Amino acid sequence: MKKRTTLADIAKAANVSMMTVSRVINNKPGVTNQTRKHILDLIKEMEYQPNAIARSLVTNKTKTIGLVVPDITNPFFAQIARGVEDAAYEHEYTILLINTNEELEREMNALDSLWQKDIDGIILCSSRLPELKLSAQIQRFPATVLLNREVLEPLPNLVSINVNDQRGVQRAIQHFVEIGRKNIAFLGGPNTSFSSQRRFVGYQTALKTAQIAYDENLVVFNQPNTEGGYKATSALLSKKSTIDAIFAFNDLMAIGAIQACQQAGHRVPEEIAIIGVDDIPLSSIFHPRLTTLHVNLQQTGRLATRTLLDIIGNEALPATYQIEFELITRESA
Amino acid sequence: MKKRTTLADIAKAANVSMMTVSRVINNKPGVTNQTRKHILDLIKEMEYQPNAIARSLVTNKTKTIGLVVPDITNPFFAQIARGVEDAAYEHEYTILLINTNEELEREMNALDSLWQKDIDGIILCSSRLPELKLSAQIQRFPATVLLNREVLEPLPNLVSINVNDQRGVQRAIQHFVEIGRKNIAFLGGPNTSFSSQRRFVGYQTALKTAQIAYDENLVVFNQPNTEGGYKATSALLSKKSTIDAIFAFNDLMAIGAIQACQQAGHRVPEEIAIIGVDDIPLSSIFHPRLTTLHVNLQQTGRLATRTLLDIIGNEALPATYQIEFELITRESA
DNA sequence: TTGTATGCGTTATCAT
DNA sequence: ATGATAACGCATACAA
Repeated sequence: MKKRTTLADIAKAANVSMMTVSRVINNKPGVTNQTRKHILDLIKEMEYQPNAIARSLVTNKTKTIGLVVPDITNPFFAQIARGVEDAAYEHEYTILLINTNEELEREMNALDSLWQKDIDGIILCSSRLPELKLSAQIQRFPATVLLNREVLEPLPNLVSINVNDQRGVQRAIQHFVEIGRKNIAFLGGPNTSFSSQRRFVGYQTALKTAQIAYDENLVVFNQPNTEGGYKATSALLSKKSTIDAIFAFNDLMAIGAIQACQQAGHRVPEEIAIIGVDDIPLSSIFHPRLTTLHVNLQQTGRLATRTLLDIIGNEALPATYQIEFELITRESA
Repeated sequence: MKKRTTLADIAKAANVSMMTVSRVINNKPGVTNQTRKHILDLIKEMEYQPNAIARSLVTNKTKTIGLVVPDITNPFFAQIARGVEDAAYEHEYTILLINTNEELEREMNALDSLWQKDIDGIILCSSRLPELKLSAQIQRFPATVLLNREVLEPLPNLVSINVNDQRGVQRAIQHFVEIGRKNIAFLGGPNTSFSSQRRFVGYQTALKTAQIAYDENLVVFNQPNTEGGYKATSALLSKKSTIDAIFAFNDLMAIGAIQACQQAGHRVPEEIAIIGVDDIPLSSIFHPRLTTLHVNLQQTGRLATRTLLDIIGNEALPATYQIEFELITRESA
């Protein structure tokens, strides 16, 4: 590992001052084409690449944004991360990725370490921080985009992007109603999850709209995976045999629900229709193919970084965006 | 966004020099407990956190490592990334994540931008770079771990970690033989993939060991997804009706293969046994549950960063590690 | 135990 | 059009 070539090296080799080299590198005027070309040649020849650290120290910009997610292993966040990074790459920004594992302490540490690294902004996904701490953190950073989490008071330099859970669920329930279902169960996820809470509200609202009475016996919460879906549905089926539709918190739960139904001798969708959320790859492979609520996560990730860059460039208003679900109708409902 | 508190601010407030503050921050001796406590209090009070950029400029260490993957959306790399980040977090390192999308230019750009940011080391996954460029790149960085890719000449500051594809496949084929299968087909992935190549070699070797003649009509390559598996298997079945076992490049192809078999009227595993690779979540849900080659990816990711940190700390030898697959026997074989 | 001077590699500012 | 100097925030080396 040889020593880095520096601005000074180039300047010496070209018999000019560091400043003219700097001007060339940053495409700034004030240098003749002749010397510019000469310097450019030397830069190639000596394989010079600017030291971003030194540059950041003086410009106060790092061309780096922090991406904080609960778990990159979750396809939901992986998709978002991909979109975030793609857009960042196009603007020559780079991503610092941190998993919080849904632990408060780790999230705080993440934010601290990002702050120390002087990043230009953060994209914070599904933050579990209490309102006060969250808004305090946000105010430390030059720019932040909140994904899947809102904050009560509007803050400058903040925009939050949320998937419209309520409307999504309402669309699903409406679909159930349209195909003649009346006893619609709700399989909720972890109650620490804001999405789960919002979807529950959407469920209740949609029932009201459809003039169907709310029955708490039709609501169960469990883990957001196939096992949770299976257990929840089994429990449901044992106390309520009239169920003809199930809305599940996500596709994995929906698949667990299907398995539970089939095992209990109910055909899907003929006797019990089922709708999930996420449109994971599996949902178009599994049989019966899953009807599900879909949102283009990668595109959402792109939107997040574009928005963040807008904030950084002072071209954004404090706001909150709502992304709409699309109902993908396949076989299960 | 208020201005950052700096070392100088604390020094002034404490009526000491910046150095004693610096000593306190870095837990270095040479300061009385009294003044240390006083300074510590001020640091808390004024919410001082060191500026990592400035620190890096002088120490030449960034406490940051670069993680380059083809696509974080691929669960394979997501798992690895999680392990990498977890271990990094434990050592107070931070991860710069870059996707290459399997494009050479993007991989080169990734490496350049990481180099400019002066990171302490890189973990490079499934690099597509030609030998020469790759080894040139590696020599620029203080430390590098190669995942799923080898380089011919050993380099100082480099260790590569590979999953032992050959041995894994051999184990799978051996299993087929043990359950009495003789006409074993091979479903390969993209031929740009080193793993696919190595698995093909493993397949041929295993056949030789089992004294089964190699038949090129039993080998097909296709895309590494369900569709590819389906197409490849359909093609296979139409020209070879005696097939009684299929080894697939990955679980998705294996699932496509199962669907093709069933559609052609062959029962799995009774008539055709199938083994995949990766042990994706789906493989234990799909019916018949998939027999597959498994490796703990998250643990592998952890190993990668631990190894990288060893190299950085000059406590590692140039080497290549081989991680062994484990055959998870479920229903499909 | 504490402090001073210097430098890391770059850009900003003000000269020439 | 080009250059000299200071500054970014910190740590290293050496003094006191």
